[in-house]
This record gives sequence, structure tokens and C-alpha cells, in this order.
Amino acid sequence: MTAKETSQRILDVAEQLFAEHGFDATSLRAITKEAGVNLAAVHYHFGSKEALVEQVFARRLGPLNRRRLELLDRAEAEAGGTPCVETILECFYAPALRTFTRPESGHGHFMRLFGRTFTEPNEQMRNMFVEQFGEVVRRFSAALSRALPHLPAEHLWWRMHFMVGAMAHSLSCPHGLRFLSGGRCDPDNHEEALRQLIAFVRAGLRAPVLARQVTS
Amino acid sequence: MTAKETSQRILDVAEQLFAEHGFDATSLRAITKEAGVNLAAVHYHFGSKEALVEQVFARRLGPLNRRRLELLDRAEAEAGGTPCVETILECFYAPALRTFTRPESGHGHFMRLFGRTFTEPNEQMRNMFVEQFGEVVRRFSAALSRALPHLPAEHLWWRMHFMVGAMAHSLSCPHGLRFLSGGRCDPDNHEEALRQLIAFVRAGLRAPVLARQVTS
DNA sequence: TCGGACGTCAAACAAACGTTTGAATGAGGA
DNA sequence: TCCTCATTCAAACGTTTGTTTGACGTCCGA
Repeated sequence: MTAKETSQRILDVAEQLFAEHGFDATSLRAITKEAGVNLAAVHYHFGSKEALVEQVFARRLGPLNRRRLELLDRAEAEAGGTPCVETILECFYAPALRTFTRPESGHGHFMRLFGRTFTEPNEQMRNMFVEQFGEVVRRFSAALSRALPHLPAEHLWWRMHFMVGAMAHSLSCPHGLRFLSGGRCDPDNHEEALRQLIAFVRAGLRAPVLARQVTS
Repeated sequence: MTAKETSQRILDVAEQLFAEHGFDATSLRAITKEAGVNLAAVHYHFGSKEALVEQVFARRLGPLNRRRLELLDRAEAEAGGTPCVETILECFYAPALRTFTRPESGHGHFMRLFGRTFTEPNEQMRNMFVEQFGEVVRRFSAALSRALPHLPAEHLWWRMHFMVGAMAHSLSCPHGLRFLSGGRCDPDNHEEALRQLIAFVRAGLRAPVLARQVTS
């Protein structure tokens, strides 16, 4: 087994176990045992558990967000500058959801982990998010702002917040949908999830701005 | 210090630290030190760390969901059976968000914790959710179904899933909104959050049902 | 054939964890 | 006053954690 194979297997197994049990509840011993490598290999190849976590994310998030920007670039070129809301949503959601359909890629485990991580309050994660998502936030909020010219900026930010939340919840809480539907909806049908998500969020983004009540 | 005071303080501090760092990352030693009580007090009053976690939830979730059902009862009585979508949403969201505005209640920490817990895959949590939310899901999905008679059940379930997701994300990921808006939206303004959430989700629930493409 | 990277391995490290124990404390009733 | 019972306390239990160590094997260039 080469060194590349070893570190690759550690990353794959770590991704899966982190997704299933969380970071703190997953020990290096569980990872190395499942991967069939020596315990010390983690520190040899990555330096620490924290660094391993970072690597697990960096390996996936870079390509994911690059793909998002790529799709947005193309959509903007085709639309002559301002694609419609649903096209923008497709650019944002599809890279996260479509990759599910290729289970061999391992993206499935990662996306579940990814959904969980929005909530992780730890400092390290926070910084990585700012770094990895800065460009995506800038580009997509600009695109949505152009597609929704009548929507005040403050409202757009709130709605983008919900737009992210609906996706994160779908990724990280599939059992929630099973519970709600009594098992009659399949959260693993990601094409359906994408359709439903876009239909829902598109309408939410386009909702009329209500006159603000005077708070008593 | 009475026994009631001791277990109360343990619950309060546990709620806060769980919300900040997660269950696994919060040790009983950190809780008891912060609460100013002896380490063994947790096992004396609760039996185990797991039982403490359960108590933290039971203390809040019961009243929260009772309040939701109470509001829905009243709304249905006033509307003569079928309140509109936004009224139903208000019944569902307000008990979770409005309690924030009374910071002395400690609900704030709990709701952050609560948002996180949707994602926790642990068995114990899963069971509690089914028990605590069974009635709420039944009543609210029935009410929404009556308010949206043209929406197929399968679509309603997906949309309720997103409706929960938007809320959970708002509760658990306030830093997300700050990041998105560059600090210009205040996630702790819960009246505003409630308004924005209802405006967004109402439109999402009412979105037209798209003709399903034939998948190639 | 030698020698030095490189990677793997079992073993051990200190620290932190949840949990248990048995003595000490203090208020209330007989 | 004495006994009782609920509560608190410091100390220790055995595990598990992330991390480190030094020996061992293996491959490649000289």
C-alpha cells in the first residue's frame, strides 16, 4: 500500500465516520481501524486530528464551490448578464445535490457532514467557511440582487439565509423528511429534492415585501 | 443552596454549554465547575450524562409544543376551522422565536441547542423527537393541508421539510446571516426574523406545482 | 553492497472523560 | 439530645482520548 493510498483511505473513512457520528464522537482509533491502517499514520500524514478535519473539508469544498462559480459564469454568459432566479438557484444547489447521484464519488457522506457543519460553532470551521465561501457569497448575492431588483438588500440577505438553511437541512436531516411524510417521501431522491427545493425557494425569494408594522 | 436550586443550575449551565460546544465536547466537569456545584451532583440528581441531556430537552420542548398546539387551537376556533397559511406559520414559529425576546427565560440558549439537534444522528435524540413532535406534526400538517387544498400531499411534506429547515438554520446558525450580510442584518432581532421567515415560507408553501419533467 | 529516506508498526504517554465511593455535613422530627 | 435522611464533597476508579516514541522493514540511488 503506497503512502497516497493510506492517506486517501484515512480521508475517506474519516469523512464517513464524521458524517455518521460527528467530529468529537469519532476517535482516531475508530478511523484507523476501519481504514485498516496504523493509528500513528494519521499523525504521520496529517499532523493532528484537527488537521485531518481540515483536509476532509478542503478536499471537497474547493471543487464544489469552483463548480458553482463555473455554472454561474456560464449562466450569466448565456443570459447576457442576468439569469433568472431559478437558474441561479440551480447553479447554487445542483453541485451540492447532483453529486449524490454518483455514490461512488463519496460525496454523499461529505454532504451530510457538510450540512451538520453549518451549526458547528468551533473557530476553525468558522474561518474555513469565510475563506471557502467568500467568493460564492459575493457572486451569488450579486446575481440574485440583479435578478430581484425590487428587493431591498436587507431582505435579500435574510432570504439567502433561509435559502441556505433549507438546503443545509435537506442535506443533514433526511430522517426529518421521512418522519414528516411517514416514510412516503424519499429524501435520497436527489433529483426530486432539487426540483422541490428550487420550486420552494424561488417563490420565497420572490415573495412580496410586506409593509413593516410599527412595533408597539 | 437547596437541592432544587442545584439541579436547576446544572440544567441551566448544561443547556448553555451544550448550545455553545455540542454534547460530546461539553464535559460534566465543565458544567459543574461553571455551575459551582460538585461533580458528583450530576449523577446524584440525574443519574448519568445521557439522562441530563434528556432533561435539558424535556424541560423546554414540552411547554414549547404545548404552546404551539394552543395557538393553533385558538386560530382554528377563530377562523371557524381553517386559518390561512400565514396564521398557521405564526402559530408554529412564534413560540420558538418570540421566547428569545425574554432573555431572562434562558430559552435563547435552548433554541440554539435545539436547532443543532435536528442534525444529531444519535438514537436517543431521534426517539425523543418522534415522541415530542408527533402531535405537532399531525396537527400542523392537517391544518396546512386544509389551507392549501390544491397542494398534493407529497409536495406539502417536502415543503414542510424546508419550512422546518429554514427555522432550524435561523436558530442554530446566526453567524451565517451576519456573514451573508456583512454584519448588516441582526440575527438576534427575533421579531424581524419572524416577519422575514413567515414572508419567505408563506410564499414557498404557496408556490405553484410545476409539471414534472419526464426524467431521461 | 552500502546508506539514508520513507513509511509502518506496537507500545507507551499524559490528560480528560463518565462514573462510583464513602465519609462529612446539616436540617428536621422524635 | 440523638437519630435519620437527603445532600454535598474530595478522591479515586477504569476507560478512552489524542499524541509521541523508537524500532523495524523496504525501496532507491550511489
